[in-house]
Amino acid sequence: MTSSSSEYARIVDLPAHAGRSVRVRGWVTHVRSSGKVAFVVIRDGSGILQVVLVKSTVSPESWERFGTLTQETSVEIEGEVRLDKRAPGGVELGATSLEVEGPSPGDYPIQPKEHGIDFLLDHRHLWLRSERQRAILRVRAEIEQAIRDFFYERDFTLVDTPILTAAIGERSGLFATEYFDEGNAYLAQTGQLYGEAAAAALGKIYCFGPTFRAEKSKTRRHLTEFWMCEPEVAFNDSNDNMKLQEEFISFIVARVLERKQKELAELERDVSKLETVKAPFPRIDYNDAVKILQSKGSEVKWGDDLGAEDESLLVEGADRPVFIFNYPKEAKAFYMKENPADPRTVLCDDCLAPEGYGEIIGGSQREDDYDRLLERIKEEKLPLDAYGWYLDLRKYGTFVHSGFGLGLERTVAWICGLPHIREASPFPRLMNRLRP
RNA sequence: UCCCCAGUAGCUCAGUUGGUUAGAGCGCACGACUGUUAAUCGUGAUGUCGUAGGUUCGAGUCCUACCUGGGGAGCCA
Repeated sequence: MTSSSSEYARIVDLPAHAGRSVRVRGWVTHVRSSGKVAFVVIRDGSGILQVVLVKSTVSPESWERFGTLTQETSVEIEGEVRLDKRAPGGVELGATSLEVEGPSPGDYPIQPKEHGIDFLLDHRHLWLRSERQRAILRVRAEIEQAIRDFFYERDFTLVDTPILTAAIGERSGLFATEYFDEGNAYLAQTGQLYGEAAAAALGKIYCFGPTFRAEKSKTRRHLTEFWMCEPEVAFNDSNDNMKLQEEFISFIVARVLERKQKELAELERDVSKLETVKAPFPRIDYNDAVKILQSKGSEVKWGDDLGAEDESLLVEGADRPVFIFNYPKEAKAFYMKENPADPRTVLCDDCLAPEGYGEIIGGSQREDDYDRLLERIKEEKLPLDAYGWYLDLRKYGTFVHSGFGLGLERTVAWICGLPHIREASPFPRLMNRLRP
């Protein structure tokens, strides 16, 4: 430790300290030397700083320590803050002393060059330190904050739903674990059913937390663990639901554009593709979607669910997300409300992001008729005893209600323009990847 | 579960119709250089060619199986 009286400063704050002596702590990202002048680039989480060491103006010990610096050595450097056009960012530190906090052996795996994805995921704990990954994490955090602010401003109550559940929810794969004398517990695939219970208590609620799908999916859109935000609103019908969704997404995008320009630039995101994301979004009835697809040469028939390729065709050329609504009953979950105008379909919507990112929201009005819901549970051969409490919500003062689930990582991937969802999560869980 | 592709140095990759001693760049080590921007220049070290069989005088190269990974389908957010 140096015994100087200089104050510690974060790199981001350095312009305000111009002309003064400060101490900065961080990790070495880069070292360059030209004999008697050396450059050390360090990162402290707030920014990146070029430090200049001149042999004649630092102690021999400091100069010698410079020679030991390798990528990711953690250091404490004291020096004078200077505004200099030659420095990246316009500010640099003229070092007067350099101390090594924690050495790094010089075999740091992640170099300033291209790596394969497998290698990077194996080193995810270190990959996070690179500039691009830091930008993604900051945008993700901003999106999460925007989600909370959006609902807080609209007087929704945050309700945390359980992660350990009995078999309930959707049909796709479940992660099971033993649970005392109760048989198997399953990791939650959705908080929605609990959200419906809470909506009858609080009117407007949302849950936001991790959710789990044991599907053996190997695509750029799937994780086995992901975060989902699920609002549920009493007395909202399907149209109200879509209106809430388009306002929600527009709010999130506007917030990121307002506060995370630097990160979007680092990610080389074409922000003109985000600036057009404003409510209202186009709405395409499923019947029309099938006709459009057939006219574009798709083999799709009425009654089929829409595949990834179909979704891309429908969103082709759109400058904002697109709703496809009222799908055939067979293609959707048991809890969705039958469409009174066409009982072959249910009142629901998928919100498809542009630029090929696909479904970021699935939403629906919920079946509020006790008998019809019971019938649907039986049709799907779901364990009736697990759904008794869910039917109670229709037994005691049933109510029109609707809600949706927004996939956080898919939203992050779209807004950041990422080629694969795994970069949208700090430690992504895939079917063949549980570590780091 | 199905379809396609790939495994060669720490990393990214090249390696001809099968041919004798296995290649480059980056990184790393040592050296030179007083303003570098992924600095530059010189010198040097580094390999179970995914695994196991097979064909052949000879296999990184051809064949079979397996393993691992990537992309896609399905499922969905």
